[in-house]
Amino acid sequence: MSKNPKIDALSKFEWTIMNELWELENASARDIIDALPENSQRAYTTIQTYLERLVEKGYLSKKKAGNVNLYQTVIPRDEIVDGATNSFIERVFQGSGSSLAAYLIKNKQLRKDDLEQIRQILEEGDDDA
Amino acid sequence: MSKNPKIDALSKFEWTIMNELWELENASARDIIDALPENSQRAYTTIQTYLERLVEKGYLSKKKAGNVNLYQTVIPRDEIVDGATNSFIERVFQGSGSSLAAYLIKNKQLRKDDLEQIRQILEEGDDDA
DNA sequence: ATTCGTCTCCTACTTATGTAGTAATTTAGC
DNA sequence: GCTAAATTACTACATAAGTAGGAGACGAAT
Repeated sequence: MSKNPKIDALSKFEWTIMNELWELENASARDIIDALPENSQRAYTTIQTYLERLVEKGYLSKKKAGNVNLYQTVIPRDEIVDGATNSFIERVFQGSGSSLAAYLIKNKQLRKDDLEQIRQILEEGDDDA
Repeated sequence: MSKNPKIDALSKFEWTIMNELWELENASARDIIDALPENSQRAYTTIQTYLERLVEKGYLSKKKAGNVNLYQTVIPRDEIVDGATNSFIERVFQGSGSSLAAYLIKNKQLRKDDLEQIRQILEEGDDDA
């Protein structure tokens, strides 16, 4: 049932944690810490707090394995990415996805090789989409 | 000098306000309220609070015109959009702009005609980028 | 001049986010 | 069996974000 969390509601550092969880699947606080890059390190208990809060919010499930708590994502990453992206587009590009795309292409985000990559996706997806 | 605000730090409703300001240029609290859509209405003083906080943060300047405060954006929208987009890509698409682009293309955001539009941009920008 | 509406300024309260300490518990070594 | 390291559970505190009320000033209408 997982109290239907408001999609998009992840904060910056929550994203950091969640990204690890989606990667690791079923990890302990220690696992998370070990996986986090230097600049994302926090006190052990800080990580625990995030984990617990994410459980409360319905993003993670928790189960005990011996004495250790293991956490696991409840919602597929795609779904969260989708919500976050929609919300972002809404705010920043007044709801226009193509506007974002145009921005990406025109501004420094995409380089020559990226364009090539995207063109390839276009080539493939275009005919049967 | 405007105390160099952390780019990207705008919250959801701050975006709503700022979007109006970029549109209106130099507006009063009343102007903002009148411009906001139904579902973004708040108490008059709530809007005022947002405006004042945005001034503190260095996003807006304020000047009195008679008895009324007029607010004006300090930073061009493009710049803020840029910071927000970078930060978003960092979090959600692990820093890969092309990954976002691919997502946009593959998932519901872009339809056939959008693709055409983007392809045109690609055609043009490709050779001299 | 008194009143009404509007606006500013200041204050306040709630929930969320960021961050972490402490006490108690567990377990792995000696 | 006792100690050290790791972990959990609980508590705490600061700042940000969200939302708004009240007091007082000011200008317009009467």
